[in-house]
Amino acid sequence: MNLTESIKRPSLHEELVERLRNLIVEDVLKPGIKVPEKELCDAFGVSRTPLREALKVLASEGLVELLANRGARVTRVTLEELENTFPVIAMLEQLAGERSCQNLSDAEIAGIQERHDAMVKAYKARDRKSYFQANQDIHNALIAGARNQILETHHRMLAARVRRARFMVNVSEDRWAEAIQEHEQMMEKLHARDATALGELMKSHLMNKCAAHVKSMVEAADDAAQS
Amino acid sequence: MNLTESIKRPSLHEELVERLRNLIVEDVLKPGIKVPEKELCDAFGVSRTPLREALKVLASEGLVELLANRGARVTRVTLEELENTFPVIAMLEQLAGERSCQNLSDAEIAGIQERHDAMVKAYKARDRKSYFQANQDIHNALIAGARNQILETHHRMLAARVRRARFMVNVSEDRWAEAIQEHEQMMEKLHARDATALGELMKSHLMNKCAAHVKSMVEAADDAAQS
DNA sequence: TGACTGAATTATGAATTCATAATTACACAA
DNA sequence: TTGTGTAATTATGAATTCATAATTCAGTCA
Repeated sequence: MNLTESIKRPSLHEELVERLRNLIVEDVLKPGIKVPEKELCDAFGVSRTPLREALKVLASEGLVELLANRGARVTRVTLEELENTFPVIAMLEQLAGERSCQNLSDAEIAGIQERHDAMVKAYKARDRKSYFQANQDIHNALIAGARNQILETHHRMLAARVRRARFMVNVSEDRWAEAIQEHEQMMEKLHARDATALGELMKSHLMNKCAAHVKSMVEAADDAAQS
Repeated sequence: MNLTESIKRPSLHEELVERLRNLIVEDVLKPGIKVPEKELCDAFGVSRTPLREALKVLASEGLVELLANRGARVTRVTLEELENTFPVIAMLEQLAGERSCQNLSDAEIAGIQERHDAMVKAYKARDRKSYFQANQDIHNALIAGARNQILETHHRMLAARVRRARFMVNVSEDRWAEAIQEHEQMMEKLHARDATALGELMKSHLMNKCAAHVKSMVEAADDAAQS
């Protein structure tokens, strides 16, 4: 038991980074909008100092951009950003897949299988919200299985940027079915503890997801141009 | 040409992040030492506000750790950190190698060859400083060749953490020769524009470097325990 | 002498203040 | 009406101030 943990009271700025990050990732703070410090201060009931510290950290993560003397704005999720971010995440997940095969206990794998079953169930019920949550749980568990704090931190930063894209895209029915297939294969290799195969699968799974997102965004842009 | 760039005057906290990061990476601010805000403020001639903002950012990059109500300290480079960081960098460099083969112009490749020749020359002269600089230039050029800002940013963050380790290790003569060999092969594949091969080579090059560092650190620890 | 207590000092977390850059509002001219 | 220039307002960057937690150090007592 870690005794220091129980006393730990996160500082204001840490708390703010956490909450602001969630607001951005959950699309409450919309991309492109200015983030007036005053409003946020009032909303959170803190002074500008810790809030600005938090904004600096979020800027270094790429969730907001700081314009000199003109405050912060939530960064837009651009096509270019998606095309750049997904391949990097794909490499990290490949590594995670390899290591997870070596590190995860049978019990942990059983837990992931459980989430996988829940995900398939949500897919059949077309319950996007539950599906998304289960999917995220699975990926996070496989990342955690690498037992690598650095990998985990950077994956979280990158995933946060990309996760926002789900509010912009309409993944096709076909791609959804395909993703389920890919996850089935991943579970197979995980049970077989085939590290190389799972790594490759996770990498290509992410690259396919990237292609689907890009396709969907391009189509959305075309539609917008047409109207 | 980007017109906004020319006007850009970095804010104090950006400047401070940059300078502090350099001080840490260059081992001027030694791992483990406390970093009293007052001293740094006096040294840089700024008030505590921008300095603390900079520390928050550096903490999110893992170069310093913030202890509640007890200030910041430069993080130690641990064996575990190296073993976690190198594989992640290796994955990023694999991706960079693949993409660089596709993206770099002949002129850019010629420029890298030039740095490579300089590196070999420095190796033969046993000029560690020049060798290190040329080596870093080559890796940075190959990362830049991926034309991926996300990849570049995360690579820079990870490389900063690991770069500090060079002050702790004494790489063996054998490993040094081996590293040169690996770089020769990399150049070969780069000229041939064999993306997959260069990616694999860069990945294994990094993993070998990791093994060498770990070996050296373990030996250093053993020596310390003996005396 | 050495360990403990508690006041004094110091350093940090956060709020406030100040200076300045950016934005807005508005008057006036074309 | 539209555009331009200037004053007023607002928001930000940075310094300063304030409150509190941590540390230091002196003094006491065993």
